[in-house]
Amino acid sequence: MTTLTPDAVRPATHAKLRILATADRLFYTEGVHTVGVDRIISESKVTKATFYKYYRSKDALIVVYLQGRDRMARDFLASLDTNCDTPEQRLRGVVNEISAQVIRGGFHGCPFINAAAQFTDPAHPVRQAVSAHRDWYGRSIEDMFRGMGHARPGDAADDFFLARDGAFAGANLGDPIGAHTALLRAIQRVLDESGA
Amino acid sequence: MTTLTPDAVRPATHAKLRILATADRLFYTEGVHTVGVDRIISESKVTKATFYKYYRSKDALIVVYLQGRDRMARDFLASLDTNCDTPEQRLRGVVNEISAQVIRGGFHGCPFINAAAQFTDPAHPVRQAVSAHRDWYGRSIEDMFRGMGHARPGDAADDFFLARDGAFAGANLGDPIGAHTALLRAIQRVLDESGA
DNA sequence: CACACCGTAGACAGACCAGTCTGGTGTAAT
DNA sequence: ATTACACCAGACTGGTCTGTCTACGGTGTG
Repeated sequence: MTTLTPDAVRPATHAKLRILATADRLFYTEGVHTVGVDRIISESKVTKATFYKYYRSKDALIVVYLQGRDRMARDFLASLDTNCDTPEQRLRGVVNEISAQVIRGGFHGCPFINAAAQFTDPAHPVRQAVSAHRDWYGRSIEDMFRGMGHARPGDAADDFFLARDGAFAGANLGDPIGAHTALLRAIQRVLDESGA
Repeated sequence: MTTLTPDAVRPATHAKLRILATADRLFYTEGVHTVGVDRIISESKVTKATFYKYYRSKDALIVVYLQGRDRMARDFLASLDTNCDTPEQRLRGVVNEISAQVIRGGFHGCPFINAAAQFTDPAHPVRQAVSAHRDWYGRSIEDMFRGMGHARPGDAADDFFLARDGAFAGANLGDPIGAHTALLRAIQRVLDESGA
Protein backbone atom coordinates (compact mmCIF):
# COMPACT_ATOMS: atom_id res chain seq x y z
CA MET A 1 0.00 0.00 0.00
CA THR A 2 2.81 2.42 -0.78
CA THR A 3 1.06 5.70 -1.31
CA LEU A 4 1.75 7.64 -4.42
CA THR A 5 1.41 10.96 -2.58
CA PRO A 6 1.09 12.97 -5.77
CA ASP A 7 1.87 16.33 -4.25
CA ALA A 8 1.39 18.10 -7.50
CA VAL A 9 -2.03 16.58 -8.02
CA ARG A 10 -3.33 17.82 -4.71
CA PRO A 11 -4.90 21.26 -4.87
CA ALA A 12 -2.40 23.96 -4.14
CA THR A 13 -2.41 24.71 -0.46
CA HIS A 14 -3.50 28.14 0.46
CA ALA A 15 -1.43 28.39 3.62
CA LYS A 16 1.89 28.19 1.81
CA LEU A 17 0.96 30.92 -0.61
CA ARG A 18 -0.57 33.05 2.10
CA ILE A 19 2.66 32.90 4.06
CA LEU A 20 4.69 33.93 1.05
CA ALA A 21 2.32 36.78 0.17
CA THR A 22 2.50 38.10 3.72
CA ALA A 23 6.27 37.73 3.80
CA ASP A 24 6.60 39.53 0.47
CA ARG A 25 4.57 42.45 1.72
CA LEU A 26 6.24 42.76 5.12
CA PHE A 27 9.77 42.00 3.95
CA TYR A 28 9.54 44.60 1.24
CA THR A 29 7.93 47.39 3.19
CA GLU A 30 9.72 46.91 6.51
CA GLY A 31 12.89 44.97 5.78
CA VAL A 32 13.77 41.31 5.98
CA HIS A 33 15.64 41.76 9.23
CA THR A 34 13.08 43.86 11.05
CA VAL A 35 10.16 41.53 10.41
CA GLY A 36 10.08 38.42 12.56
CA VAL A 37 8.52 35.08 11.79
CA ASP A 38 5.97 35.53 14.56
CA ARG A 39 4.58 38.55 12.77
CA ILE A 40 4.42 36.76 9.43
CA ILE A 41 2.73 33.80 11.10
CA SER A 42 0.08 35.86 12.84
CA GLU A 43 -0.71 38.00 9.82
CA SER A 44 -0.84 34.94 7.60
CA LYS A 45 -3.41 33.33 9.93
CA VAL A 46 -1.37 30.15 10.15
CA THR A 47 0.45 28.43 12.96
CA LYS A 48 4.12 27.93 13.57
CA ALA A 49 3.90 24.28 12.68
CA THR A 50 2.42 25.13 9.31
CA PHE A 51 4.99 27.81 8.73
CA TYR A 52 7.92 25.52 9.43
CA LYS A 53 6.34 22.75 7.44
CA TYR A 54 6.68 24.78 4.25
CA TYR A 55 9.69 26.93 5.03
CA ARG A 56 12.41 25.27 7.02
CA SER A 57 13.83 28.54 8.28
CA LYS A 58 13.40 32.27 8.07
CA ASP A 59 16.44 32.58 5.84
CA ALA A 60 14.96 30.04 3.47
CA LEU A 61 11.77 32.10 3.31
CA ILE A 62 13.79 35.22 2.53
CA VAL A 63 15.41 33.38 -0.37
CA VAL A 64 12.01 32.25 -1.65
CA TYR A 65 10.76 35.82 -1.32
CA LEU A 66 13.64 37.08 -3.46
CA GLN A 67 13.15 34.26 -5.94
CA GLY A 68 9.54 35.32 -6.26
CA ARG A 69 10.58 38.88 -6.98
CA ASP A 70 13.10 37.55 -9.48
CA ARG A 71 10.36 35.50 -11.12
CA MET A 72 8.14 38.56 -11.45
CA ALA A 73 10.92 40.47 -13.18
CA ARG A 74 11.62 37.58 -15.54
CA ASP A 75 7.95 37.25 -16.39
CA PHE A 76 7.78 40.96 -17.10
CA LEU A 77 10.73 40.82 -19.47
CA ALA A 78 9.24 37.76 -21.13
CA SER A 79 6.00 39.66 -21.68
CA LEU A 80 7.98 42.44 -23.32
CA ASP A 81 9.55 39.91 -25.64
CA THR A 82 6.14 38.96 -26.98
CA ASN A 83 4.59 42.43 -26.96
CA CYS A 84 7.45 44.39 -28.46
CA ASP A 85 8.88 44.13 -31.93
CA THR A 86 12.30 45.67 -31.48
CA PRO A 87 14.97 45.54 -28.79
CA GLU A 88 14.65 49.30 -28.42
CA GLN A 89 10.95 49.00 -27.69
CA ARG A 90 11.72 46.36 -25.10
CA LEU A 91 14.31 48.59 -23.51
CA ARG A 92 11.88 51.47 -23.39
CA GLY A 93 9.33 49.16 -21.87
CA VAL A 94 11.74 48.34 -19.07
CA VAL A 95 12.45 52.01 -18.50
CA ASN A 96 8.77 52.84 -18.41
CA GLU A 97 8.22 50.18 -15.81
CA ILE A 98 11.09 51.35 -13.62
CA SER A 99 10.14 55.00 -13.88
CA ALA A 100 6.56 54.13 -12.98
CA GLN A 101 7.70 52.10 -10.00
CA VAL A 102 9.83 54.79 -8.40
CA ILE A 103 7.06 57.37 -8.30
CA ARG A 104 4.38 54.90 -7.26
CA GLY A 105 3.13 55.11 -3.70
CA GLY A 106 4.50 52.48 -1.38
CA PHE A 107 7.80 52.31 -3.20
CA HIS A 108 10.58 51.26 -0.88
CA GLY A 109 13.55 50.80 -3.16
CA CYS A 110 14.93 47.67 -4.76
CA PRO A 111 14.07 44.57 -2.71
CA PHE A 112 17.37 42.96 -3.67
CA ILE A 113 19.52 45.92 -2.69
CA ASN A 114 17.62 46.28 0.57
CA ALA A 115 17.96 42.62 1.42
CA ALA A 116 21.66 42.60 0.57
CA ALA A 117 22.27 45.51 2.92
CA GLN A 118 21.42 43.19 5.79
CA PHE A 119 23.51 40.22 4.67
CA THR A 120 27.10 41.27 4.19
CA ASP A 121 28.53 37.80 3.67
CA PRO A 122 28.70 37.24 -0.11
CA ALA A 123 28.52 33.49 0.37
CA HIS A 124 25.17 33.64 2.15
CA PRO A 125 22.26 32.17 0.16
CA VAL A 126 20.45 35.50 0.32
CA ARG A 127 23.38 37.29 -1.26
CA GLN A 128 23.67 34.58 -3.86
CA ALA A 129 20.01 35.04 -4.75
CA VAL A 130 20.67 38.75 -5.13
CA SER A 131 23.71 38.11 -7.31
CA ALA A 132 21.82 35.66 -9.47
CA HIS A 133 19.08 38.19 -10.09
CA ARG A 134 21.45 41.02 -10.86
CA ASP A 135 23.58 38.87 -13.16
CA TRP A 136 20.54 37.79 -15.14
CA TYR A 137 19.21 41.34 -15.25
CA GLY A 138 22.48 42.78 -16.49
CA ARG A 139 22.79 40.13 -19.17
CA SER A 140 19.24 40.77 -20.34
CA ILE A 141 19.81 44.50 -20.67
CA GLU A 142 23.10 43.90 -22.44
CA ASP A 143 21.33 41.63 -24.92
CA MET A 144 18.84 44.38 -25.69
CA PHE A 145 21.59 46.89 -26.41
CA ARG A 146 23.37 44.31 -28.52
CA GLY A 147 20.15 43.68 -30.40
CA MET A 148 19.94 47.41 -31.07
CA GLY A 149 23.36 47.27 -32.65
CA HIS A 150 25.06 49.18 -29.87
CA ALA A 151 28.83 49.27 -30.30
CA ARG A 152 29.54 48.53 -26.62
CA PRO A 153 26.48 46.77 -25.20
CA GLY A 154 28.31 45.83 -22.01
CA ASP A 155 29.13 49.44 -21.23
CA ALA A 156 25.62 50.54 -22.10
CA ALA A 157 24.18 47.91 -19.77
CA ASP A 158 26.44 49.18 -17.01
CA ASP A 159 25.20 52.71 -17.70
CA PHE A 160 21.64 51.49 -17.57
CA PHE A 161 22.18 49.60 -14.35
CA LEU A 162 23.86 52.60 -12.76
CA ALA A 163 20.86 54.79 -13.54
CA ARG A 164 18.41 52.16 -12.35
CA ASP A 165 20.16 51.58 -9.03
CA GLY A 166 20.57 55.29 -8.50
CA ALA A 167 16.91 55.96 -9.18
CA PHE A 168 15.85 53.24 -6.77
CA ALA A 169 18.05 54.57 -4.01
CA GLY A 170 17.26 58.22 -4.62
CA ALA A 171 13.52 57.71 -4.90
CA ASN A 172 13.49 55.65 -1.73
CA LEU A 173 15.55 57.99 0.44
CA GLY A 174 15.04 61.39 -1.05
CA ASP A 175 13.07 62.92 -3.86
CA PRO A 176 11.12 60.44 -6.03
CA ILE A 177 10.32 63.08 -8.65
CA GLY A 178 13.91 64.23 -8.93
CA ALA A 179 15.15 60.66 -9.18
CA HIS A 180 12.44 59.89 -11.73
CA THR A 181 13.36 62.71 -14.08
CA ALA A 182 17.08 62.14 -13.61
CA LEU A 183 16.57 58.49 -14.54
CA LEU A 184 14.79 59.43 -17.75
CA ARG A 185 17.53 61.89 -18.69
CA ALA A 186 20.27 59.38 -17.98
CA ILE A 187 18.61 56.66 -20.04
CA GLN A 188 17.98 59.08 -22.88
CA ARG A 189 21.67 59.98 -22.97
CA VAL A 190 22.60 56.33 -23.23
CA LEU A 191 20.08 55.75 -25.99
CA ASP A 192 21.27 58.83 -27.84
CA GLU A 193 24.77 57.43 -27.90
CA SER A 194 23.64 54.07 -29.20
CA GLY A 195 22.42 55.76 -32.36
CA ALA A 196 25.66 57.71 -32.85
CA MET B 1 32.08 71.68 48.35
CA THR B 2 30.04 71.79 45.17
CA THR B 3 32.41 70.56 42.52
CA LEU B 4 32.88 72.54 39.37
CA THR B 5 33.27 69.36 37.30
CA PRO B 6 34.62 71.15 34.23
CA ASP B 7 34.06 68.29 31.84
CA ALA B 8 35.60 70.09 28.92
CA VAL B 9 38.79 70.83 30.84
CA ARG B 10 39.45 67.17 31.59
CA PRO B 11 41.52 65.38 28.99
CA ALA B 12 39.36 63.77 26.34
CA THR B 13 38.52 60.26 27.36
CA HIS B 14 39.91 57.57 25.15
CA ALA B 15 37.14 55.12 25.84
CA LYS B 16 34.48 57.22 24.16
CA LEU B 17 36.51 57.58 20.99
CA ARG B 18 37.48 53.93 21.02
CA ILE B 19 33.84 52.93 21.17
CA LEU B 20 32.96 55.17 18.25
CA ALA B 21 35.90 53.93 16.18
CA THR B 22 34.90 50.33 16.78
CA ALA B 23 31.27 51.07 16.03
CA ASP B 24 32.20 52.87 12.81
CA ARG B 25 34.21 49.91 11.62
CA LEU B 26 31.69 47.23 12.56
CA PHE B 27 28.58 49.17 11.58
CA TYR B 28 29.97 49.95 8.17
CA THR B 29 31.38 46.55 7.32
CA GLU B 30 28.64 44.38 8.83
CA GLY B 31 25.57 46.56 9.16
CA VAL B 32 24.09 48.56 12.00
CA HIS B 33 21.45 45.95 12.70
CA THR B 34 23.68 42.89 12.61
CA VAL B 35 26.27 44.19 15.06
CA GLY B 36 25.23 44.10 18.70
CA VAL B 37 26.37 46.31 21.52
CA ASP B 38 28.08 43.38 23.24
CA ARG B 39 30.40 43.00 20.28
CA ILE B 40 31.23 46.70 20.16
CA ILE B 41 31.86 46.67 23.89
CA SER B 42 34.18 43.69 23.81
CA GLU B 43 36.15 44.89 20.77
CA SER B 44 36.43 48.36 22.24
CA LYS B 45 37.92 46.92 25.43
CA VAL B 46 35.44 48.80 27.56
CA THR B 47 32.65 47.72 29.86
CA LYS B 48 28.95 48.08 29.52
CA ALA B 49 28.85 50.80 32.16
CA THR B 50 31.35 52.86 30.21
CA PHE B 51 29.50 52.29 26.98
CA TYR B 52 26.17 53.45 28.36
CA LYS B 53 27.84 56.35 30.11
CA TYR B 54 28.75 57.88 26.76
CA TYR B 55 25.99 56.57 24.52
CA ARG B 56 22.60 56.30 26.07
CA SER B 57 21.39 53.67 23.61
CA LYS B 58 22.44 51.74 20.57
CA ASP B 59 20.27 53.88 18.33
CA ALA B 60 21.98 56.98 19.69
CA LEU B 61 25.34 55.45 18.82
CA ILE B 62 24.15 54.73 15.31
CA VAL B 63 23.18 58.36 14.91
CA VAL B 64 26.59 59.49 16.18
CA TYR B 65 28.22 57.05 13.77
CA LEU B 66 26.32 58.59 10.86
CA GLN B 67 27.05 62.09 12.09
CA GLY B 68 30.73 61.18 12.10
CA ARG B 69 30.50 60.00 8.50
CA ASP B 70 28.63 63.17 7.65
CA ARG B 71 31.36 65.21 9.30
CA MET B 72 34.04 63.45 7.26
CA ALA B 73 32.20 64.28 4.05
CA ARG B 74 31.77 67.92 5.04
CA ASP B 75 35.44 68.20 5.94
CA PHE B 76 36.36 66.73 2.59
CA LEU B 77 34.24 69.23 0.69
CA ALA B 78 35.64 72.01 2.81
CA SER B 79 39.16 70.91 1.91
CA LEU B 80 38.20 71.05 -1.75
CA ASP B 81 36.99 74.59 -1.26
CA THR B 82 40.45 75.68 -0.18
CA ASN B 83 42.45 73.50 -2.57
CA CYS B 84 40.47 74.12 -5.75
CA ASP B 85 40.09 77.34 -7.63
CA THR B 86 36.96 76.69 -9.66
CA PRO B 87 33.64 74.95 -9.01
CA GLU B 88 34.44 72.54 -11.83
CA GLN B 89 37.67 71.53 -10.15
CA ARG B 90 35.79 70.97 -6.92
CA LEU B 91 33.22 68.86 -8.71
CA ARG B 92 35.93 66.79 -10.32
CA GLY B 93 37.55 66.41 -6.94
CA VAL B 94 34.32 64.94 -5.58
CA VAL B 95 34.07 62.57 -8.52
CA ASN B 96 37.65 61.46 -8.10
CA GLU B 97 37.01 60.70 -4.46
CA ILE B 98 33.84 58.73 -5.17
CA SER B 99 35.39 56.77 -8.02
CA ALA B 100 38.38 55.93 -5.84
CA GLN B 101 36.13 54.79 -3.03
CA VAL B 102 34.08 52.35 -5.05
CA ILE B 103 37.09 50.41 -6.32
CA ARG B 104 38.93 50.48 -3.00
CA GLY B 105 39.14 47.25 -1.06
CA GLY B 106 36.74 46.99 1.84
CA PHE B 107 34.12 49.10 0.13
CA HIS B 108 30.64 48.21 1.34
CA GLY B 109 28.45 50.83 -0.26
CA CYS B 110 27.10 54.06 1.12
CA PRO B 111 26.85 53.95 4.93
CA PHE B 112 23.77 56.14 4.84
CA ILE B 113 21.91 54.06 2.28
CA ASN B 114 22.80 50.89 4.13
CA ALA B 115 21.67 52.26 7.46
CA ALA B 116 18.43 53.56 5.99
CA ALA B 117 17.63 50.13 4.59
CA GLN B 118 17.24 48.90 8.16
CA PHE B 119 15.13 51.78 9.45
CA THR B 120 12.04 52.19 7.32
CA ASP B 121 10.31 54.75 9.52
CA PRO B 122 11.15 58.17 8.03
CA ALA B 123 10.59 59.82 11.42
CA HIS B 124 13.27 57.73 13.12
CA PRO B 125 16.37 59.71 14.20
CA VAL B 126 18.54 57.44 12.05
CA ARG B 127 16.51 58.25 8.97
CA GLN B 128 16.58 61.91 9.83
CA ALA B 129 20.36 61.80 10.06
CA VAL B 130 20.42 60.17 6.63
CA SER B 131 18.08 62.80 5.21
CA ALA B 132 20.11 65.62 6.71
CA HIS B 133 23.25 64.28 5.09
CA ARG B 134 21.68 63.78 1.71
CA ASP B 135 19.99 67.17 1.73
CA TRP B 136 23.27 68.89 2.52
CA TYR B 137 25.10 66.83 -0.09
CA GLY B 138 22.58 67.58 -2.80
CA ARG B 139 22.65 71.29 -2.04
CA SER B 140 26.45 71.32 -2.13
CA ILE B 141 26.57 69.66 -5.53
CA GLU B 142 23.88 71.95 -6.84
CA ASP B 143 25.93 74.95 -5.70
CA MET B 144 28.92 73.68 -7.63
CA PHE B 145 26.92 73.35 -10.83
CA ARG B 146 25.44 76.78 -10.25
CA GLY B 147 28.94 78.17 -9.76
CA MET B 148 29.88 76.62 -13.08
CA GLY B 149 27.07 78.55 -14.72
CA HIS B 150 24.99 75.48 -15.40
CA ALA B 151 21.56 76.37 -16.77
CA ARG B 152 19.71 73.88 -14.55
CA PRO B 153 21.92 73.19 -11.55
CA GLY B 154 19.12 71.39 -9.72
CA ASP B 155 18.69 68.89 -12.53
CA ALA B 156 22.44 68.45 -12.87
CA ALA B 157 22.72 67.75 -9.14
CA ASP B 158 19.97 65.15 -9.47
CA ASP B 159 21.88 63.58 -12.36
CA PHE B 160 25.04 63.58 -10.27
CA PHE B 161 23.31 62.06 -7.28
CA LEU B 162 21.73 59.38 -9.44
CA ALA B 163 25.12 58.34 -10.75
CA ARG B 164 26.69 58.40 -7.32
CA ASP B 165 24.00 56.27 -5.70
CA GLY B 166 24.04 53.87 -8.61
CA ALA B 167 27.80 53.50 -8.43
CA PHE B 168 27.69 52.84 -4.70
CA ALA B 169 25.03 50.17 -5.09
CA GLY B 170 26.54 48.55 -8.16
CA ALA B 171 30.07 48.47 -6.78
CA ASN B 172 28.87 46.99 -3.53
CA LEU B 173 26.67 44.26 -4.99
CA GLY B 174 28.13 43.53 -8.35
CA ASP B 175 31.01 44.70 -10.45
CA PRO B 176 33.08 47.53 -8.91
CA ILE B 177 35.00 48.11 -12.15
CA GLY B 178 31.87 48.29 -14.25
CA ALA B 179 30.22 50.65 -11.80
CA HIS B 180 33.39 52.72 -11.64
CA THR B 181 33.63 53.26 -15.38
CA ALA B 182 29.88 53.77 -15.75
CA LEU B 183 30.05 56.45 -13.07
CA LEU B 184 32.80 58.31 -14.91
CA ARG B 185 30.88 58.14 -18.19
CA ALA B 186 27.68 59.37 -16.55
CA ILE B 187 29.41 62.30 -14.86
CA GLN B 188 31.19 63.21 -18.07
CA ARG B 189 27.87 63.36 -19.92
CA VAL B 190 26.49 65.74 -17.32
CA LEU B 191 29.57 67.92 -17.48
CA ASP B 192 29.45 67.94 -21.29
CA GLU B 193 25.94 69.31 -21.12
CA SER B 194 26.87 72.02 -18.67
CA GLY B 195 29.11 73.57 -21.30
CA ALA B 196 26.40 73.40 -23.98
C1' DC C 1 -14.38 3.02 8.17
C1' DA C 2 -9.48 3.87 7.93
C1' DC C 3 -6.01 6.43 6.25
C1' DA C 4 -3.27 10.26 4.82
C1' DC C 5 -2.79 14.81 4.80
C1' DC C 6 -4.23 19.38 5.56
C1' DG C 7 -4.36 22.70 9.08
C1' DT C 8 -5.23 24.68 14.08
C1' DA C 9 -3.62 25.76 18.81
C1' DG C 10 -0.18 27.07 21.64
C1' DA C 11 3.40 25.60 25.05
C1' DC C 12 8.25 25.41 25.24
C1' DA C 13 13.44 25.63 24.75
C1' DG C 14 17.55 27.95 23.89
C1' DA C 15 19.85 31.73 22.19
C1' DC C 16 20.53 36.49 21.81
C1' DC C 17 19.44 41.19 22.61
C1' DA C 18 19.53 45.95 24.93
C1' DG C 19 19.96 48.03 29.01
C1' DT C 20 20.59 48.37 34.41
C1' DC C 21 22.90 47.59 38.60
C1' DT C 22 26.46 46.68 42.31
C1' DG C 23 31.01 46.91 43.53
C1' DG C 24 35.91 47.65 42.93
C1' DT C 25 40.59 49.84 41.00
C1' DG C 26 43.75 53.43 39.63
C1' DT C 27 44.91 58.24 39.39
C1' DA C 28 45.26 63.07 39.95
C1' DA C 29 44.06 67.25 42.19
C1' DT C 30 42.77 69.51 46.57
C1' DA D 1 44.22 61.80 53.11
C1' DT D 2 40.22 62.81 50.94
C1' DT D 3 37.60 63.68 47.09
C1' DA D 4 36.35 63.22 42.30
C1' DC D 5 36.35 60.82 38.34
C1' DA D 6 37.34 57.47 34.58
C1' DC D 7 37.18 53.00 34.02
C1' DC D 8 37.00 47.92 35.00
C1' DA D 9 34.35 43.47 35.92
C1' DG D 10 30.45 41.12 35.24
C1' DA D 11 25.94 39.57 37.14
C1' DC D 12 21.27 40.33 36.13
C1' DT D 13 16.55 41.57 34.14
C1' DG D 14 13.18 41.55 30.82
C1' DG D 15 12.22 41.12 26.35
C1' DT D 16 12.41 39.13 21.61
C1' DC D 17 14.02 35.98 18.40
C1' DT D 18 14.10 31.43 15.86
C1' DG D 19 12.79 26.94 15.87
C1' DT D 20 10.71 22.39 18.03
C1' DC D 21 7.29 19.98 20.27
C1' DT D 22 2.76 17.67 21.50
C1' DA D 23 -2.10 17.31 20.77
C1' DC D 24 -6.24 17.86 18.23
C1' DG D 25 -9.79 18.76 14.29
C1' DG D 26 -11.38 18.56 9.48
C1' DT D 27 -11.66 16.40 4.81
C1' DG D 28 -11.42 13.76 0.84
C1' DT D 29 -10.04 9.03 -0.91
C1' DG D 30 -9.48 3.96 -1.19
